[in-house]
Amino acid sequence: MKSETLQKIQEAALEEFQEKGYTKASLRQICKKAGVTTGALYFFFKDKDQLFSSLFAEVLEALNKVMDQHYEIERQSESTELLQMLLNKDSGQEDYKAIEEIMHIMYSHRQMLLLLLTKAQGSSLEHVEDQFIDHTTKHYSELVDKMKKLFPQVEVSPHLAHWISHQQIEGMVYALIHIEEEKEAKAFLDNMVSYMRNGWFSIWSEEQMKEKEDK
Amino acid sequence: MKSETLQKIQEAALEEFQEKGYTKASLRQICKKAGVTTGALYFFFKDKDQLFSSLFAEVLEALNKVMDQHYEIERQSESTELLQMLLNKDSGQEDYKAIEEIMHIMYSHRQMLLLLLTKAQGSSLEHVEDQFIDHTTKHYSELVDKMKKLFPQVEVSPHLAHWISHQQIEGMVYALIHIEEEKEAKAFLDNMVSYMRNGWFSIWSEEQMKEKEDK
Amino acid sequence: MKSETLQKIQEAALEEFQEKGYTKASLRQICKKAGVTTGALYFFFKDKDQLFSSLFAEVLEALNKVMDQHYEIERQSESTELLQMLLNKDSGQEDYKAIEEIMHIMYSHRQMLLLLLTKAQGSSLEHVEDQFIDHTTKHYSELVDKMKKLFPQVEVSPHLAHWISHQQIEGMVYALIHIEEEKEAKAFLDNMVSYMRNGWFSIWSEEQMKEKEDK
Amino acid sequence: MKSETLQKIQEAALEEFQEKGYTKASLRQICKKAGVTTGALYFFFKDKDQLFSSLFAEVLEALNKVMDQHYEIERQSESTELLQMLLNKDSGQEDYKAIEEIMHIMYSHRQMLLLLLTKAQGSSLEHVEDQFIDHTTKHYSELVDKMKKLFPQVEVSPHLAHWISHQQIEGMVYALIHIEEEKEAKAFLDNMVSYMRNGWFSIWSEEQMKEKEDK
DNA sequence: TATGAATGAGTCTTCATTCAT
DNA sequence: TATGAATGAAGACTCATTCAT
Repeated sequence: MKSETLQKIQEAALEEFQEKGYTKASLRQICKKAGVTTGALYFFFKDKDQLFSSLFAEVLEALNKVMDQHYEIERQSESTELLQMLLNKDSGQEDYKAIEEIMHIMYSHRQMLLLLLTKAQGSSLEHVEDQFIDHTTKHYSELVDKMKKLFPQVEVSPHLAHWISHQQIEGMVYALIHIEEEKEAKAFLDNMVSYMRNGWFSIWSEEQMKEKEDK
Repeated sequence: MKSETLQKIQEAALEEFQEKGYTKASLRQICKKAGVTTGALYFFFKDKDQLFSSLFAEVLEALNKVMDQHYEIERQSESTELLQMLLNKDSGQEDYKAIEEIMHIMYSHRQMLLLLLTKAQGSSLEHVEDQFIDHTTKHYSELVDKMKKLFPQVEVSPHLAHWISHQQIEGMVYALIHIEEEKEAKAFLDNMVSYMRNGWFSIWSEEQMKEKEDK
Repeated sequence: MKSETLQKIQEAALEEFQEKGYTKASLRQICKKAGVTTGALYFFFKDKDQLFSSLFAEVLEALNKVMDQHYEIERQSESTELLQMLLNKDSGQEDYKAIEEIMHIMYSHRQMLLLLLTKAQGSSLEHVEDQFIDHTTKHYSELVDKMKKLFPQVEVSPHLAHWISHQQIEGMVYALIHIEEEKEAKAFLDNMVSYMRNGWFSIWSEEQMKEKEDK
Repeated sequence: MKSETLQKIQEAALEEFQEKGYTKASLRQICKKAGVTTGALYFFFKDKDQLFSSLFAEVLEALNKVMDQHYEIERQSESTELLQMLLNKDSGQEDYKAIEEIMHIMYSHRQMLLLLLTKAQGSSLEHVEDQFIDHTTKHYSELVDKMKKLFPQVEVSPHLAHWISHQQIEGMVYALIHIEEEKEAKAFLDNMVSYMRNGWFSIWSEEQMKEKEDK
C-alpha cells in the first residue's frame, strides 16, 4: 500500500547509492531518476540520511529479531547443558540453524545489504556492522568467561570474544559479498563454521596448552 | 629533502581525511590548515585523489615488498618440503615470522593505515585491501590445490583460498584497529594464528571427512 | 465562535512570528505547531501575509477607533477654545486622557503589538507605525498652522508637525517595548508628556525667539 | 585599491538589500547584478551576513570614533563645570557641535545608513541602533544621577536616561530618513535640540515640581 | 614555487502554495 | 472543513579545479 511515488524514490535512491556511495550520491539525481520533484522527496524523508536509512528498515528489523530470538534461547538453556554442548564436538546444530536463518534473511535482501555494508560511509549507518558485532560480543563474552573457569590454565587474549564475534559476522558478510547464490553460500558456511569451531576448540585443547608451555 | 610546504600539506591532509573521510574532506580546509594556498597544493598534486594516495606511498611499498619476499621464499622451497611443513602441526614458525614482520610495518604506520582502511571510500584506494587479499589468494590457491590432490575425498568450497586470505588480512587489520600496542597485538595474533591453523587442519582431518560422510 | 482550528493556527503563528520575524517564519512550522495541515491554513488565509495581518485586526481596529474619537472631539471644540487650552500650561488633561486610553489598549494587546512593531519587516504591515503617525500628523498640522498665525515671528521647520507626531507615537511604542507593567508605563508617560509639552511651548516662547534673533 | 570585482559585488548588494531587505535579498541576484559568479562572492565574504555588514564597516567605525571622542571630552571636563553648563540655558554649543559632526558623517553615508536602519532585520546588525543608544545611555545616566543629587525633590522615572538617549538618536535617524538635504536637516535639528533641552530643563524646573505637588 | 582571484556546476534543503479528494 | 501529496523555484553555501601573475 506504499505510495507509488515513495516507491519510485526508493528505487531510484537504491540505484544512485549503489553507483556512487552515500556521500557522493546526489538527491537531485535520485529525483530525476524517479521522475519526481525535490519537494516530493522531502515530503517523505526529512533528509538524505533518513532516505538512505529507510532502505534498510525492513532488513535490520528482521535481523535484529532473529538475533534476539537466538540469544534468548541460549540464555534460557541451563548453563551446564550449554557447556556440554560447547564441549561436545558433535553438537552445533543450533549454531548452524541460527546462521542458516540469518543467512536466509540476508540473501532475501542481498542487494540492500551489499549497499549498506559497502557504501554507507558518511551516513549514520556507517557502522551498523559494529552494532551487530557488539551485540554478538555480549553473547560470546559470557561463553569465554565460562570456558576460562573450566580451563584456568589457558591464557586468553581479552579480545577473544570480540574477535570471534567479528569473525562470525564478517564470515557471513564475506559470503554475501562474494557468493551470489544462497545455496552455494550455505555450503561455504558449512566449511567456515567447522573451521571456526575447530579454531574455537583448539584454544582450549591440551595441545594448545602444551604448545604454550613449551614456549 | 621534502619541501616544507609539501610536508605541511600532507600533515594537514592527514588530519582532514581522518576527521571527515575522503569524500567529505575539503581541499580548502586542508590548505587553510596547512597555511598554504590552493595553488601550492595543485603544484604538488594533480587532484584530490593523488593527494590522498600520496599519503600511503611509503607504507604500501613497504608492505608489498615484504609480502613479495615472503611468497618468494615459499615458492623457492621444494613443494614436498612445503607440504610436510603444512602437515606438520609443530611447524608454522615461518608463518609467524612473516606475520610478525608485516604487523611491524603496519604498526609503524598505524595512523596512516587506519585512515586508508577506514576512510578511503570514494577514492581510488577504496579497495586496496582487496588487492592484498588477491595477492595472498594466489599463494593459498596453490596450497589448496596441492592439498586437494592429497585429500581428494574432502569437498572444498571453491572460495576457500580466497576466504582464508581474506581472513588472514582481516585478522591483521582487526588487530591494527582494535589494539593500540604492537606488543599486545602480537600476543593476540599468536592466538589468532593457532586458531586459524587449527581451522585449516580441521578441513583436511579425518573427523571432518567423517562428519561430511554422515550428512 | 472562532473555529478551534483557526485559533490553534493563530496561536502557533503568533509564536512562530515572534521567534523568527515575518520573513523567516515558516508556514510549515506554524502548521506543525498547530497540529494542522497546510490545507487547513490555506482554507482560512489566502497567504502568509494575510495570516500575519489577521493577528492584528482587533488591535488595529480598536486603536483606530480611539484615535478617531479623540481627534473628532478636538475638531468639534471651538478653535479659540482649543488655542486657549494649548497656551494654558495648566491644561493638558485631555491629552493625558487620550494617551492613557491608547496606552491601555496597547497594553491589553502588548504581545501582539510588540510583534507587529518589531517583527513585521517584509509584510504588508511593515510600516503601520507610519500610518498612525500620518494620522496624527494631520491633527498636528492644523495646530502648527494656527500657532504660526499667532506667532508669525517664529521660524518653524516644515517637518515639525510630523516630527511631533512621530515623537508621540514613538514615545508610546518606547514605553510598550521597554516597560512591562502598564502602571509603570503610565508614570513614565507622565514624565514624557510634560517633557514634550515643555518642548512644544518652548518653540513659541519668547526666549526661543530671542535666541533665534541672536544668531 | 579595492578589487573591481569586490566593488561590483558591494554595489549590487547595496541595491539588492535596499530593494528587498536583508532577509529577502538573494545572493544569486546580487551575483547576477554584479556580473560575477557565486564563488567570487564567497571568496570575499564568508556568508550573507558578512557581506551585509561589510557595507557599513566604514560608517560604523566613523560614528563610533566621533561618539567616543565626544564623551571623552565631557568626561575630562570638571564635573562642577559640567553641571554649570547643564544648568546654564545659554550653553549647549558643545552639544550642537557633536550632533552636527555626527549628522555630517551620517549624511555622508546617508544611503548606507538608511539601509542599515530600515532593512537589517534578520542580520546580525538588526539592533545596531540599540548599541548606539546604550552607549549614549551610559553617558546620560551619569548626568541624571548628578541632577538627582541637586534636585532630590524631583521624582524621575528610572527609564529617563535611556529614553533621552533613545530620543536623541531617534531624532537624528528621523532627520536622516525624512530630510534629504543635510542643510535642511541641520535647521531641523536646531529646532529639535532646543525642544529637547527645554524638555530636559522642565524636568528639573520648579514649575514641574509644583505641578507634581498639586497632583 | 607559489599566490589568490575566479569559475560554475553542484550540494542539501526549504519555501509558499496548490489541488484532488 | 480539512487532508496530505506534490510542485518547482529558490535558498545559502561548498566544491574541486584553473590560471594569469
